[in-house]
Amino acid sequence: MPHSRAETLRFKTITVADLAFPKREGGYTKGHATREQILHAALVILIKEGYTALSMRRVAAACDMKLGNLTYHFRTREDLVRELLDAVIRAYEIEFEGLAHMPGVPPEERLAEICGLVLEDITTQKTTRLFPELWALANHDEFVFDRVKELYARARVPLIEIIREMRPELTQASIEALAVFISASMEGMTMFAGSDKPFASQMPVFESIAIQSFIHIVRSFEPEIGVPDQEEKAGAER
Amino acid sequence: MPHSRAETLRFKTITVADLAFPKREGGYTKGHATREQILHAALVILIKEGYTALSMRRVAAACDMKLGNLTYHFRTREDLVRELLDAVIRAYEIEFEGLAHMPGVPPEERLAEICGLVLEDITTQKTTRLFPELWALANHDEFVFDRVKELYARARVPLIEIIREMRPELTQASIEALAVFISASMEGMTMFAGSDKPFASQMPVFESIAIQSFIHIVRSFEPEIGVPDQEEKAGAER
DNA sequence: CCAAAACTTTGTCATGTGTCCTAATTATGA
DNA sequence: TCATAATTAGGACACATGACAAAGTTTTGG
Repeated sequence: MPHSRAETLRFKTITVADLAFPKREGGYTKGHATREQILHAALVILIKEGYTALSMRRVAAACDMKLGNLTYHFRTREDLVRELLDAVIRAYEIEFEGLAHMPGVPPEERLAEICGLVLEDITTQKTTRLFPELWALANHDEFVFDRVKELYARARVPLIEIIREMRPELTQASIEALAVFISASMEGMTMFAGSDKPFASQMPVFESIAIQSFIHIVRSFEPEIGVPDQEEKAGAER
Repeated sequence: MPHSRAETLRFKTITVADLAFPKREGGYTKGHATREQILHAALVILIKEGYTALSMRRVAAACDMKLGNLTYHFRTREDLVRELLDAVIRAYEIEFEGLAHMPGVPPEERLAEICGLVLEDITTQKTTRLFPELWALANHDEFVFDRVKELYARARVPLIEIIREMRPELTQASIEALAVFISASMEGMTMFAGSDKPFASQMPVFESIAIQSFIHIVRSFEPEIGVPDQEEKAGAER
């Protein structure tokens, strides 16, 4: 069960469940199992070989089943891809739900904890390989775009809570901007310190830098004075 | 000439040249022009429609030429993709060369300037759409992996110079780690404030946050005690 | 001007792809 | 149990793809 680990995450390693399957009505239990087998095989192919290799025949072969059977469970490739991405994104969302509340722990510590968990997850091969595919797909596929947007919105919830606790006087817009910046900073580590990336071994250093940096910017950030939504900055040289 | 813009970038908006074509021996001038036309059309397709749409026939059609002619200039699709990615990455590298030196300007200001330029470039559709494709491809293609690694190594050069000037007592490993973190933080903005992304309109706020945050972390960073700061150069292996 | 080299067209080939259809086989519940 | 629904297999279709070959056409340099 994907939830079971969430309660024990304090200062511990968690592993995001691979897939969160939506409830299904009807059909035999065997059919459900086959669907899960298909989606799992598809995820492995996506991670190990990339989106281009994710063909119906390739998935069917990985499941040791005939193509006709695969198309029975997923009539089109688009159906398969959508359900796969939805299931894998949902699994991440479920993890973030368990991240929200840590009562009694000071906000700085909770921020550090979240950073540690996110950055550690980024070092896994699954996350390192899956998210760039999602980002690329989101540029040309509205479904993926919306789904990824929703995922990150949920990922910001605990960050926003923490930031608001640290800086209750800030506007919601400023708090959100800080949360987006922190989230983006961590995501950016994927290409540099993710699995098999050039600086993978130094993720602990980056984690230390990130936590120091994030705590300070949250504590010290002051929104620009003057017109709230204009580009022009004080820098004279621009 | 792709070089011509590099000299005028001081405190100004720059536009990364689309492609930097390698020198070629032999052939007629028409052949060279055709090659450039092909690569440019391929880039547009990659950006507008994604890597999957980048087929030989699609490129040929966009160039108003027959498939056989395309395969004359690029015998295989892999040749075409490699040369395309190499040319587009080289164009970014050329821009970073011009970024290195700004004598007489304090390092904080130079850091702010670089952040401004990088983040502005990220808001362009070309960069927003191209880089996620590169990141995804790098996970399964060693050529792209190495080429992207090289690009970011060059992008770090001016950052490393600035950080060393601000913190000359830090080890090379610490300086590099800070540079990687800053670079990663900015790259991560692609998915949130890039072209057509949910927070695109707020890039100026993120820029302000980023500059404040980066300057502070460079000024205040202290390597972890107990873990001796490694003398070896960072990030060597795959 | 004119051969030779470079370029372009035209057509073909084998292969991989997504989708659909029909017939067998299996599992379920009344 | 056994009729029915769910699942699997097998085959076929139309189409897109990358690669190639063999002709034409254009450009260039001597």
